Amino acid sequence: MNLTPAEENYLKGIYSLGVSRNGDISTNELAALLQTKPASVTDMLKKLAKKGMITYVKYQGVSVTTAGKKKALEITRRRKLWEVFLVEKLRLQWDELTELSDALEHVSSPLLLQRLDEYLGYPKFDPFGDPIPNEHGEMSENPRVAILDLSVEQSGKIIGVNDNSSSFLKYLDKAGIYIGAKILVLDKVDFDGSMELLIDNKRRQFISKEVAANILSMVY
Amino acid sequence: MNLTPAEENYLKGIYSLGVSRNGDISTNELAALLQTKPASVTDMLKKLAKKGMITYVKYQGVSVTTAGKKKALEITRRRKLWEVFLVEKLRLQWDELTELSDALEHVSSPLLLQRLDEYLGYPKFDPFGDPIPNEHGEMSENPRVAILDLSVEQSGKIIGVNDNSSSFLKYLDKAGIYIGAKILVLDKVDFDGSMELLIDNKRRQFISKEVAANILSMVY
DNA sequence: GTTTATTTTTAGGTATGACTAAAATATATT
DNA sequence: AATATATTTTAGTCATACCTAAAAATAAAC
Ligand SMILES: [Mn+2]
Ligand SMILES: [Mn+2]
Ligand SMILES: [Mn+2]
Ligand SMILES: [Mn+2]
Repeated sequence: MNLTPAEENYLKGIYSLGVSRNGDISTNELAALLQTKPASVTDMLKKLAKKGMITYVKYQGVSVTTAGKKKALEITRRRKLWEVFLVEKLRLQWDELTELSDALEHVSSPLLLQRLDEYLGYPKFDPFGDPIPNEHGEMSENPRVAILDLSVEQSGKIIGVNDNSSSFLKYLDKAGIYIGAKILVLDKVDFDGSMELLIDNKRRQFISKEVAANILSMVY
Repeated sequence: MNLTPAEENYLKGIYSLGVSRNGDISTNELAALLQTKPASVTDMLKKLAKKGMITYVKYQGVSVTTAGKKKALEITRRRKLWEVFLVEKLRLQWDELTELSDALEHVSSPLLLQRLDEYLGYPKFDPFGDPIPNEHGEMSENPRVAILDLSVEQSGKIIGVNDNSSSFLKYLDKAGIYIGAKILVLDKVDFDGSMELLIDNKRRQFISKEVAANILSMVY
């Protein structure tokens, strides 16, 4: 069954709310996530149910079917592969991705996806460190770890932050730390938990324990 | 003024029909090109006229305004840059492009376009040998030439054909001649106009005068 | 210059995907 | 258990982008 871009957006939302939860998804939750009104959500739930993508009983919430989960993973795969392309090849930044991948995730051609995957070297994680489903919907474990937990001599790639405040992001910018940067732990100070990093094989940077706890990385 | 994807498709159609013609474009022509009905075209012409993209007088045909031309060239630029990406980077073939570029041409972000252009090495021609407008809408001259007109020792890239019959395309396939192939003219026979080519620096291939007249190339 | 044929427009309708306001249902509170 | 509150659905509307059928305008034939 083929879905419109709007239907894909809703299905993706239902799936993503569902993964970290036992029970069903509520209409209001979905409306908040998708920035629409509850009445619009109800309309769409009927369509998705008719297409066999979700299980929906009036007033009782919603969850994805097996077919819906498969489709949601496919959309997610498309999105994340484009995100890898945008970051790795076009050098776009974290905050420049959302709008573009919201559009590109709906460009669906099996051949294109297969070639893009090959071209990118079959990446297993998106630029945020989240796993990319393969053609069968299978994903690797997420090795995301705060750099505070890295040992001396370990290296990794910056994939995200726990703190999105502009003061923190501004500090990171000043310190030369950005999404995608390669880091190597040169030293850890027992006394205060501070660390010395080597960024992109050239810049040395000291960071406090507080900062290190708020930067996430993928270990190589 | 911002356009919807449908409006962009119509504008592109009006512009492309207009370039190789003095007079105005007719409703029926556009309907045929866009595979819609004349009544739908009329609806859209009103919208595009209101948005200042075209000059439209009832029953009198339509032409693009200065603003419309600028927008049409921008859409064309987006499309052709994506086409270069699909062919050069993802190795898609001629006939696999249309559907994808029809969708990708509407993904419009100045930053994305700028980065894509840079990433592709600021290409001046699309995979078919047609010029790509730059950010200002300016284009290079099209150096498309039948390989029959190449001299011995000249080399170029195959960019199209004059004959789309399946018998011809089948022959080309058998002869190892495809869109994007690099060719070098090894010999030309005065007697019958036949040629010997070197394809991709490895394969030697004889072709008749008739075949050579129907293959288009870009000279390096 | 009428008549005929073709082109183009209008009128009115459908499907999608939004919305507001009101009704229905479910959940909390006392 | 009754009432109040919050959630969800329905009813009805709107814009976009299509469509068919009929009317209007233009172009071609006689
Ligand atoms: Mn989307
Ligand atoms: Mn298009
Ligand atoms: Mn109408
Ligand atoms: Mn309704």
